[in-house]
Amino acid sequence: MIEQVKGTRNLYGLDAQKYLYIYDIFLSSFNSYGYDLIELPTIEHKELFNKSIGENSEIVTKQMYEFKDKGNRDLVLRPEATASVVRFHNEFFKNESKKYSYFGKMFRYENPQKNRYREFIQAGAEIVGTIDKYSDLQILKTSIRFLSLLKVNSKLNINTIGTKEEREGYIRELDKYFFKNKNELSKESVEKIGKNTLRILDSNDPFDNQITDLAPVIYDFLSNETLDQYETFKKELMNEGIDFAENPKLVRGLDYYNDLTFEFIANGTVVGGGGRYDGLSEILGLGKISGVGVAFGVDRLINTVNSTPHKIKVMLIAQNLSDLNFVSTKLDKAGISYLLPVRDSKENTQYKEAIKNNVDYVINCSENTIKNINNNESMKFNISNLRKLI
RNA sequence: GUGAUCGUAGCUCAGUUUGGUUAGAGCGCCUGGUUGUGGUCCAGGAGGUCGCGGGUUCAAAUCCCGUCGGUCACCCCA
Repeated sequence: MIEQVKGTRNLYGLDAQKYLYIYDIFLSSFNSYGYDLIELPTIEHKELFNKSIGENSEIVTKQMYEFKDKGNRDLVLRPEATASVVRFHNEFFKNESKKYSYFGKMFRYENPQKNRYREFIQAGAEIVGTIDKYSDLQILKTSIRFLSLLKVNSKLNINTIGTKEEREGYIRELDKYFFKNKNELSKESVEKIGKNTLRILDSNDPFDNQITDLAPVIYDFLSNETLDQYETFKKELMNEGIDFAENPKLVRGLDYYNDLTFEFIANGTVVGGGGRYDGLSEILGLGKISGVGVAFGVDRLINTVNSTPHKIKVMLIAQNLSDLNFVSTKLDKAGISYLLPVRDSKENTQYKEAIKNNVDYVINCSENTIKNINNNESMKFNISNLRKLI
């Protein structure tokens, strides 16, 4: 037997219905509000992510699907899409400010578990160009609308990680502090000192947390300007009636963020996150262009949302194919959807198939009747009778 | 990258501890009949490289090793 590739997913049945439901609501939340949908390539130059996500991040060092193509190019299956959006924007709209949305497969080579797959779907939105705090607010407001249309109960966590320079000063102090306390830290956290220091802060280890709780707080290393902007932003959120929690230890995994970072948490898992990335374009050598964005884990949303699958209410049955075709053509013209038996089986088998498929009405094309399967009432078949029923 | 656990029919599983006839059950599926208050009932039938590959043995679904895949957790992250 040929098994499926590790960490991949077959979305079928209710999961497939949820996928469509989420995709629909995503389009109407973002694309319909000026975040133009962009279908980006799945393969990119490795360099794009080495530079943007950060050479030291685990995504780059361990988790990318890398290969050389026949032209000897170093390519990867994209592990995320923000860098691609910025690449696109710089190539075609360098001097403009634009909003984008995307919905597609991403790839990270890591061991699968609940809500974590090697091939996974992200839905995201970005505002790129000359932007300000209002852009940040827009992204959050639109995200919240999206999640509430999906009826996902989520909690918004926010933080600011300041400018690159401010953060570097903070990291230096943090390194000193963690080095001093390294005997109390888990070995995973000790390995991150000096390399990925910020991520020690969101360790789940309870002993680590005793140390991180007393660690220097980022706010003490930020300039008044940064802090003022952050306070103003928080006031705006409150004015908008947006419920949020502040989490000074929320740092995010990607190197390119600055100032605002945020996450949406539902049922204990992060279903979406994002932040401001004013440095990303420069890191890529593309000039100074700002951006803010959000990405949602569609697989995680699929595992969270409740949606009722599209129900097909009518099934046609008949003792011969010409009866079946005659009626199905009529329904096609009327724009009414229906099920057909999978093959030309005997009538009772078809009737059982209708019951199994959970339809409400069976049209017996040979008898010209509509039967309500729930109460067994029959009536003459014609389009206007059918329309009254469905 | 690390650890735990699982893999037998389309599905859910029994059988593995203690190796031993042609590997079973329920549901589903197919055929015929019955049933028009059509979902019932009756009879028959198809369907299994026991995840895969090695090894031990007279003999392996069962023991050993490896590998692939599922689930969950760590790491990491959406």
